[in-house]
Amino acid sequence: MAEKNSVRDQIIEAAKKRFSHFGYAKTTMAEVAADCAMSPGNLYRFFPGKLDIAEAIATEDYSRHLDHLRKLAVTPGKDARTRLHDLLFEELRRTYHKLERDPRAYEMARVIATERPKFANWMLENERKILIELLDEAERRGEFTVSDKAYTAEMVQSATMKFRYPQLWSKLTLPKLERELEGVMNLLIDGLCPHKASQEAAA
Amino acid sequence: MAEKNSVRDQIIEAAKKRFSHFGYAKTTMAEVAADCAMSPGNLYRFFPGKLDIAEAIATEDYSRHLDHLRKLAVTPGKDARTRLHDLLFEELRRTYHKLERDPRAYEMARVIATERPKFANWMLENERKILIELLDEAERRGEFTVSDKAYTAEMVQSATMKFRYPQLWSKLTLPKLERELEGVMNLLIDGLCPHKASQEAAA
DNA sequence: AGATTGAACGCTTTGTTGATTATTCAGAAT
DNA sequence: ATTCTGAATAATCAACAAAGCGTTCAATCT
Repeated sequence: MAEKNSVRDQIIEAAKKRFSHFGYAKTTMAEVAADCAMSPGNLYRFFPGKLDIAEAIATEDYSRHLDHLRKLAVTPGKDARTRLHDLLFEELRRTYHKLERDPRAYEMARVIATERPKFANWMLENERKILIELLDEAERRGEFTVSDKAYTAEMVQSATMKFRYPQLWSKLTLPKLERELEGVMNLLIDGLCPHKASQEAAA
Repeated sequence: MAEKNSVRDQIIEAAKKRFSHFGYAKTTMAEVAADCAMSPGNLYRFFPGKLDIAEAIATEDYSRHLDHLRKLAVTPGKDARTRLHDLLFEELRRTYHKLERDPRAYEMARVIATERPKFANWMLENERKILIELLDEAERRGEFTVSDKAYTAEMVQSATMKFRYPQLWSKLTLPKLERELEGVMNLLIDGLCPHKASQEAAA
């Protein structure tokens, strides 16, 4: 039992090295198996297929990111606007840098996104839960007014789609993306209609 | 002079038929030339290349659409919210139906978008001008509060990206897209913060 | 002289073949 | 019985040849 898990981890580690070094397409199951001192066939006792190894790696990495986001969403001493800002910006920056830094990550992201569409949905759902919590608390404190939180969270995600996989949808640089996200966020919070309190703290 | 233009139009007509019937890739310059009873080489006196014929067709079609949008944006007797609604929905519906109806349109859209990135920018700019006018008038009437209209228009476009080329970014059906656009639009107008007038007309 | 042609050029796409690779499974090893 | 192997299989990929096409331009026509 504990053995099984350690073998699984060993495979993940070996694959991670290969994938990040040579890319997903250029690493073969035989190579990963050899790194683990086992036959290629044996890999299939631990994973249904090659893609599932990639997915496991992505899941592991993403979980850490998600924890980070959760912390940002509940940081005490910051108002809802700031926390929403931090959340959306962290999301943008992490994806941008990850894809910018190494082309391998880009390749894996593309493969998983096209072959496992459910995975992207799962990520969106996770982040939506965080958003809902944030909205919920913000309303309790009277910072936001939100009737249906789940729905609103979905709409916030919809409006910020462009910043989720930045370089898949545009060739904009990070500063330009940040400027846009800033603007969209302010619009989402303040809206176009005239406000109760136009400015609370100006300095 | 008048002759030159009629030849140009003849080429466009012939190409339009071929493109919509067999697709852009499967149409050859020789065929278009033959349809116009001229040699392939002669086409190049009227267009720099094949892509430019496609672009001319797209421009013609898009101009009509743009006129329609302009009318929607200035329809008298409707408030700004309704006009913004009509504008964004018309944009979504026309693109959706166009790409849904025939796969040829999808092919041409993709080719032009990838080979002529400027074209997509030009479309965005045109629509932004309409948005700016709408915002401008809305502010004069006190319906919206917008300091920098050009910037705000850009942000509205950014937040509604997902609905601009619907089937390039998701596999959602039109009803689902409409539901989302409705939500995003309301969020953009009303914002998350508490409002001056919570509800003006409830029935 | 200006307009038009169509063969020639080089690039891209397509079709084909051979090799690689993910995956399976009958059997060996423990 | 369970764990593992590695040759067999079927699918995918890479390399190359051939064909097709967009584009050009020297020659022809008006």
